[in-house]
Amino acid sequence: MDENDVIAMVKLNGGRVTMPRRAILKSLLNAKEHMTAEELAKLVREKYPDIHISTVYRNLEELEKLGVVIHTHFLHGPATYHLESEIHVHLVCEVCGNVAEVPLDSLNPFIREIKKNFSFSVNPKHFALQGVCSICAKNSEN
Amino acid sequence: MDENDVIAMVKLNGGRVTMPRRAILKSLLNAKEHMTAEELAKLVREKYPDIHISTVYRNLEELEKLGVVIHTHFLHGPATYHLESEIHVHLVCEVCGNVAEVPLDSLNPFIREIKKNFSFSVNPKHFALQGVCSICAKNSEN
DNA sequence: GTGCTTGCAAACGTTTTGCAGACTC
DNA sequence: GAGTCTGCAAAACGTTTGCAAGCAC
Repeated sequence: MDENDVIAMVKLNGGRVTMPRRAILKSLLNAKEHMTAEELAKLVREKYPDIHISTVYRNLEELEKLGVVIHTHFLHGPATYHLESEIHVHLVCEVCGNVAEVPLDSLNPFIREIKKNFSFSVNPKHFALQGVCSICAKNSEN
Repeated sequence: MDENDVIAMVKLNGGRVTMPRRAILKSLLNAKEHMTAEELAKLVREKYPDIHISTVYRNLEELEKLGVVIHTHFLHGPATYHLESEIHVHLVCEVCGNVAEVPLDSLNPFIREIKKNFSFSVNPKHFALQGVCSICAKNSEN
């Protein structure tokens, strides 16, 4: 999925191709890491200082509807956005805040187990799984 | 854990026993369900209309420090509070919003699996596990 | 009387919205 | 020219904070 694919989807959806939209999309596709709306806005503004945070939010919302990006909440604070194509589950440490990414597939046994026992299909896209990472677990042993 | 136990803990911690504190605690202990701060404030105000939402937040914060209550975030919207003694994991359906509670222990196999594979101790206290419940899964089969 | 607690108002950080003008098609 | 998109300002939302007065101990 590259820029032109997404632009095509936007058009198909009745959307216009504007400079802010292109700039936001470009930044999003280039910077692979998850980013908050504010961080993305900052990045976009390096080239186009007038692009407003509300425009960033509106474009992210549209891209989310189109299935291009997805947002995830870590512990507290702002949502982070990343490409849907790189979907994965986030393990966020509630002690140090570190975020690990694991492929959704690797959780399949867990997911199956919960489905079997509770008829519930876990799909932790929008919220990270919180817990304690190994480093912090070791540090707190004392 | 009843009202007097908690009051004793508060005192031990250097806290005072005030009317708002008692009222908030009573409402919290009586209404077993998880509640948002706003809902709790509303309940408390039925008897004591002047108790302010900020007092509710401050008391919830203190009770959380004492290990009496715990807060959990569902999909979006305000945090919900419930008694720590009834700790459980929340499975929240992202379609209908329904919240199921399952004992933490029942997730042990899942938790062990993640620990083994990622050296990460999942502890989904503060954020619900999101997914799709069986009813909504059935409805979307069409 | 010390110092914790309260109500109030105001601020906070993140996100959404109403609007008038500007733009794409 | 119809209808989408933008920047701006303001509002919304849930939550936190500073403060002066009030109360528990």
